[in-house]
Amino acid sequence: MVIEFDRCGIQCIHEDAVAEVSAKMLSGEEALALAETFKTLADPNRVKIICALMHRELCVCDLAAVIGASDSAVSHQLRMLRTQKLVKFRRDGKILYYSLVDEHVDKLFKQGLEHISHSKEWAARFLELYGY
Amino acid sequence: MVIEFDRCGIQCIHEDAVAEVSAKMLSGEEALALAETFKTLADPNRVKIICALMHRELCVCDLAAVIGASDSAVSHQLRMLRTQKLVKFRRDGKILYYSLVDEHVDKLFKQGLEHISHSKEWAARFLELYGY
DNA sequence: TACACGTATGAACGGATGCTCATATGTTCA
DNA sequence: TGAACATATGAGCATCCGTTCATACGTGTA
Repeated sequence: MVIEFDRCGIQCIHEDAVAEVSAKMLSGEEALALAETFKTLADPNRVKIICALMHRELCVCDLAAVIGASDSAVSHQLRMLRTQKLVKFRRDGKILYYSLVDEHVDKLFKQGLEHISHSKEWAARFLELYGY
Repeated sequence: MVIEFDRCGIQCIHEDAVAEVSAKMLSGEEALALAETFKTLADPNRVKIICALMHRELCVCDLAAVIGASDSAVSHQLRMLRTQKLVKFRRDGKILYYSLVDEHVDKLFKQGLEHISHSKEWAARFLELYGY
């Protein structure tokens, strides 16, 4: 029987740097949760939904009309946005009106635009338009 | 031959709302670009890489040691981060030192944490630790 | 109570994503 | 120049994602 040792051998060059940074690192679970948050905005249709809801609350089929997708597709995306607590809704009869949970979503969206504005001029224009 | 008409039939309830919001909406291409930016942070290992680089510049194998992934996996992820202009590098001999492009990446990361901090207390602690 | 309508949900399918493994590139040093 | 090393890259594969389609749910109205 062969005992495999030296298998933990993660090679690094600067042990001190690795130790220093490791001490302040996110745990796997924490990194996953943060990644989930960004993943929520990592789809063009969800980006459009957030963008639309930054202006005013909208019902599902209006959202579908605005972003050019099927009601069903929008409903699926809204579930994800709800799960990640980016949007909330109120019911009025059989219609559900969706809106952004709070201003942090707005900020997150704009911070993304801010990054893009370094390479795309339309992003800078948008930020002005949206009041940044 | 059948002419399909009424196929543009996007049903909406509030025409005025749809018209108003549509006028301020991101184009498909713009939404895609923004989604790409968020997608860059939508993976736990990339989140960890950014987190690590917020403290100091690191070479590939040190990054691999810190986040607990293979050199190859980290190199693949760094390519994506480079392409999206979140990280840059300098060469010192055969070693490449990676670092964040600017403070916007830092802000984007923290804005994500800010959102999570509503439901997870560790996120709030992290923000304090990182000076927010 | 039955139907219409707005929305939600599950299955299923095609495409995207992230890993590993093998290999290539570029730099240092003997 | 050639070996050693740090990193990059491409192929292949398993998993994940976002859509459509069919169907279910819940509310108002006849």
